[in-house]
Formats: sequence, structure tokens, C-alpha cells
Amino acid sequence: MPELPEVETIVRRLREILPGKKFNQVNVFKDKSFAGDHRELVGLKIREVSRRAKLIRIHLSNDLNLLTHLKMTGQLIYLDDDVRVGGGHPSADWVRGLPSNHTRIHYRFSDGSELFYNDMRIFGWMRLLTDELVNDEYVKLAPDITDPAVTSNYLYSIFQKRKVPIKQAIMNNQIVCGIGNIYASDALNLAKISPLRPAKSLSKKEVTRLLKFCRQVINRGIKLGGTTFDGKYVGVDGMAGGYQNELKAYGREGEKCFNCGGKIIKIKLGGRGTYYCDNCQR
DNA sequence: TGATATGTTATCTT
DNA sequence: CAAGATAACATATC
Repeated sequence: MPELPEVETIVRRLREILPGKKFNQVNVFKDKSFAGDHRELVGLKIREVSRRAKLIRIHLSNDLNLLTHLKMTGQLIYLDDDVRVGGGHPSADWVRGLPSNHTRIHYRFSDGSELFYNDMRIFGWMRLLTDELVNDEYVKLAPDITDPAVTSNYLYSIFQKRKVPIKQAIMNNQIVCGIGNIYASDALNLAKISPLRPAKSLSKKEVTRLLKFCRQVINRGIKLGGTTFDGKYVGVDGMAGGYQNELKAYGREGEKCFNCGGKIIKIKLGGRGTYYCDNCQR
């Protein structure tokens, strides 16, 4: 269930390995997981791997791309004999023989190495798209939280028109991309702002503070390689991240707030689990 | 049995 | 048309 830091981690790892690989064979086990004609891939070469929001873009020859969204339970795992690289949803597929029963797409390269796309819940997808179509997708998205175009002025002016709770506002991809449920809870805790506050009620100063901490938690997550909850799979070829050891609010129900010693409580907001300190987050 | 899960998006309503 | 609310997608686990 990757957020931006997890996706960025996967991209950085695959970027070291995939460029230069040539597709020899493609097996699509679940039609819903792949859009386009996968036969077109055979013979194409990988040029580059990049990220925008939580989308992974594998740039190919012929102005084509494999655009991927892992959604909640997607994984990309590269396999070459003893080498296993990638990431995504932490599950036994990390350590199991591949393909696993969650493998939806299997790619084999001309040098014999392989790439597996696993997705338990099948929310995610891979699409074969031209550069132009990728751009069409990108222009629909608000700038990434890592993009300098996201300034406190920019956010403040948008928030003025929104009365949804601030947590939902910062998770809205039409406003800013890349802040998921975990990092939203943590950023709000550090900023000492209640997730329930209507977006329009935030002062300019509060928006500035919130933006600062959003960037901080996302960058910290990237530095640590993302967040991995299932301890069983930590340490497998370095696939697991480390942010789970530094969570400020998410998953800490009943524990002490690091700001004030108050108790972290859990509520449901917009259908998502939301953790915050009732004492210092106002 | 029922609630929950790190994400989007279609659809309906206001 | 814009913003908000809700369900939906499909599966596993506690």
C-alpha cells in the first residue's frame, strides 16, 4: 500500500537495474491489471524509470511507456537469480517463489531476468501508453508535494474555497499530490492542527506550518525507504523501509503524543482511519 | 461475523 | 459548473 515515499523508493531501486533491458516475453494473468496490447512490448527496450505523484513510469523505446499505479496492494519485484529488488505492499510475495498467486503480470527480459507485478486486491494497473497519453494523465494532476510550485500561497488560496476537513484537502490529488493517509496524519500532528478543521479555517500561518511538515514527513519517508508494517518481511533483501519506526500519529492509538504527552485517538474521517492528539492538535 | 486495510474514481446530490 | 458525500473496486487478515 505504497504512498509517495514507497513509490519513490521502488523507482530509485528499479532505475538502477531496468534501463537497457529488452522485453522478450510478457504474460498477463489478469486482464484487468493491464490496459493495452501487451504483445507490442516484445522487443522494446527500457530507457528510464521515473515517478509523478504515485505513478511509476517505465519509459520505453518507440515513445511508449508502461505507466503503473500500485494502489493499495501492488508490488513490483525484479528477479535475477539471487537478486530480488523492488517493493510495494508488504506481503509474503516478497519472499515467496515467483510467480505467486497474486502475480498479475510477468515480464521476462532478453537476459533472462524477470519483473513481476503482484496485486492482491487488483485495484492497481499497468497501462501501455504513448508519451502523449502519459502527458494527458499528468496534466490532470495537481503538482507533487515535492514540487516547489506548491507554496503556502498556492495552498491557502485553494483552501479558502474548501470546507472539507483539512486532512481530506491535503490528500486530494486535485489540490496537491503525494500525501497519503499515513503521512497526512503525521504531518498534522507535527503541525498541531486538527484533521477535522475545515480547510478554509486555516490561517496563512497554519498553512505555512502544515506545508513545512508535509514536506518534512515525505522527505523523511523517502530517506528511510518508506513505511513497512509487517515485521515478518522486514529485512528481506532490503525491501522494507524504516519510517514505521518514526511514526508520529498513524497507528499509535492510545499511545502518548510526542508533542504534549496527550493521548493519540483514532477516528474515521472520509472513510479513512485518522489518528491525532485531541489535546495539542487544534 | 464484521471491521479494517499505506488509493483513487464514478456517480449522485447539493 | 464546482464541491461534497458516498459507494465501489476485490481480497486477505484480525
